[in-house]
Amino acid sequence: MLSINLTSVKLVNMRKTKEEAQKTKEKILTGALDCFSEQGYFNTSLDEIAKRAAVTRGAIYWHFKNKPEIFDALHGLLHEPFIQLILEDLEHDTEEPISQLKLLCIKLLNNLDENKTKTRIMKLFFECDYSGHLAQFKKTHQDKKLNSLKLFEQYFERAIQRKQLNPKTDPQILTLTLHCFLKGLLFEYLSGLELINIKKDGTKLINQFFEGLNQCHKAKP
Amino acid sequence: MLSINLTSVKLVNMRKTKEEAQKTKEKILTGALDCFSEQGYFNTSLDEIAKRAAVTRGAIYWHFKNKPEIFDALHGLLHEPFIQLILEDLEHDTEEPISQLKLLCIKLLNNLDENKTKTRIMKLFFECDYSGHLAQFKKTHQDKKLNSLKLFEQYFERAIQRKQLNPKTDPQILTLTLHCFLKGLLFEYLSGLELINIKKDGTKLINQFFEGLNQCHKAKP
DNA sequence: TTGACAACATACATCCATGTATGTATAATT
DNA sequence: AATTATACATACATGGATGTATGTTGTCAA
Repeated sequence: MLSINLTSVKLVNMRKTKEEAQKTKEKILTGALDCFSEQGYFNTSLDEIAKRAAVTRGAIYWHFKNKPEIFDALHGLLHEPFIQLILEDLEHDTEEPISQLKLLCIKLLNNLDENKTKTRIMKLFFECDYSGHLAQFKKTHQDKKLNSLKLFEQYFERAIQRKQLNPKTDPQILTLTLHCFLKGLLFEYLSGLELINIKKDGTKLINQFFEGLNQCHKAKP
Repeated sequence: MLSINLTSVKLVNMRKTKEEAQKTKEKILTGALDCFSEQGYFNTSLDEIAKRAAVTRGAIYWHFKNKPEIFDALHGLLHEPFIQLILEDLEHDTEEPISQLKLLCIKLLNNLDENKTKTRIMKLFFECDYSGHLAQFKKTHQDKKLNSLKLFEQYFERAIQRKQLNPKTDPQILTLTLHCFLKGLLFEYLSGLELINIKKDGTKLINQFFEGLNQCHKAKP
């Protein structure tokens, strides 16, 4: 005669406290980031995320509407502290805004390099294509990016006020040039190729950019 | 009694000549590019590509092994003429290699801006994440990129030979700096934001980069 | 203390994309 | 002229992902 020991049946389905719920939400986010980093956004199913976070898809659908919402949540995790760092730096009004900006750039790079989670999130947003279900976030995320651009512009405006810039130079073009350089630098750094080592070359590259190439001609005999 | 007029049955299934087959292959590629540009690589099915190219999935599976192979074929279409342009330019050994390089950059940008197909293919490869089934091409495509980087380096080496560069400057860092800037510039240009207008600002941005930011300090009273 | 609801787990239905197998008519080959 | 391989179209089988509906249990508020 078969007997089943009912006490051995796992009762997995018990409600968690608010704090525990918050923890599972975070577990889902880090699990999602793990998956996205390894296989890309479009190649990970909600089931894989669930397994990585040691929950079920039910938990995911409880905390998030769908996969795109997880994507957006990760974006917020990266962008807000980033903006904060620039805003704090802008509070100091030094005598040489451009040198200050140079130091900020180096600081931002090192800050990114030291935080693996930030690196992975940023990599995610550099590589993803905002198409299909992600299209809804394209504009929002780009607007946020534009805001950080506007922040950089303030350094150049201060430099103009202090007459440290040639009046001919266009601050908009300056900001764009810097933005393009930083973007490309990050893109290359995040690409997975070991082409750029921030610890080793980060400062050199920033310095080289701020010095420009024409400078070199001065070495002519 | 039912009668079927057999003469009215479309005989769609007729073999094409070699040239016609080549044309359908091209139709598939342009159809795929259309779809990828609009909805992204991962969000387009082979069926959508087939419809866009006015063929069936059968035709696609005849000409290509699968979707990743289409992706790779598009890459070849962009990269080869690009390399060719640089190689041709390198054949001219002018007296000011850095100015020559500057002009080449401007030329490359304008060349890209004038060819919508090239723009769309490049956009595709900037935005895609080489994960999942595309992982197999990551290394190959990156190696090709590294080769073009090596080509840029030659301009700086020539400048060194002509003693037009400060001996302190590291040509590797120079190449990397330029590469990062161009990459970021293209990235921003291709991002879909109208932040960068090549016709209007392309030359300005390149010039600004080659002049550098430190130059501006010379305007101090 | 007792509903009511939160926080999930489980089960189910549906759809869609992929790959392959098969059919077929014509161009190329002999 | 007969044969064969090409250049597809069509049909089928499969799996996997999504979303939703429903079940379960503990928590918290009244």
